[in-house]
Amino acid sequence: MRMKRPLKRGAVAELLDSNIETIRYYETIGLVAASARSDSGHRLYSEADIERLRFALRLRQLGFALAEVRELLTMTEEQTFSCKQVGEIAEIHLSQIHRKIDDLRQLAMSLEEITNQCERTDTPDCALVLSLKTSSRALN
Amino acid sequence: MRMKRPLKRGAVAELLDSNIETIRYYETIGLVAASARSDSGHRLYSEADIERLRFALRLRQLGFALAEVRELLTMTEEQTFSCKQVGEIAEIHLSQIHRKIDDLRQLAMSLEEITNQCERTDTPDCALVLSLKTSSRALN
DNA sequence: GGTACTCTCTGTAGTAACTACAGGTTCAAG
DNA sequence: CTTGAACCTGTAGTTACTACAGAGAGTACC
Repeated sequence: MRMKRPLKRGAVAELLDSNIETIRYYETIGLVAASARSDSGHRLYSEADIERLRFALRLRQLGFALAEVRELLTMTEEQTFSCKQVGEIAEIHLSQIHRKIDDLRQLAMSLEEITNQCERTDTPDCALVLSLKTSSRALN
Repeated sequence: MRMKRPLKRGAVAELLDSNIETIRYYETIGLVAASARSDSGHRLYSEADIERLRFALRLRQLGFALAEVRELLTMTEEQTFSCKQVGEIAEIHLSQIHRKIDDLRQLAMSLEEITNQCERTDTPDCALVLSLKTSSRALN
């Protein structure tokens, strides 16, 4: 099993379909750093580095906050976690997503109701606008 | 119809159930300002000011960006809008909300699938973690 | 070897929409 | 008159990047 030679930042970004600046950002906040540099200072990412990055980016895709990503990275790398712990973090996150969905659905309903009052005329007497003003008044 | 006397920032915040700092923020970005100040410099909000604020806050509640709020405020106050224009802004926004809901649903599904693999043991051999690493690998 | 073009380096500033704090007036109640 | 709450200003912090400027590497081609 031979060693692949390390990639530079641009290649990693392309491989992981992420932004080149994001990768540097993760380094500055101490999340994932390149484990080596070339003589001239270019970052060199080993396969392990890339795995770490991939894991982090995947968690971000799943909507985890960077603080959670950091926690999960530490836990999985130090092996200081139980399955239960990780499961709980994931479930809390999942319930937050469900709540967000519910909120947005409420929002969509309100907005649909209001939007339906608009008859798309060319005049400035819009029932939609009126409704926004009165419905807001009703709220307070 | 008598004039109510103007409210100060704290009273307005309470009335509109918003944060006192948000109100000042809206002033600094030129969205809604108090139309008067007391001799000692305290902001005084007339009923018109409060209406404007209420409208803005309501739009924010509905998820409009501040740039859109600004636009809608100008349009409705200068009466330089057609019902059609406003309706279109609202509908674009609505479709964005629907897209966000869809995205979150996708996310929830992915995460549920992964979370279900976790058996909540006390050991660090978590199928969830493994799945996160492999599923991320599969993506690239 | 030279030249041109791309890549990478660093530091820093900008984004959205607030929120929080510090250090100093002013107001209102008792 | 005192005391505590509310208000003033300016500024920094939040999240998760993204963008830019100016300078130094790397590389492809002649």
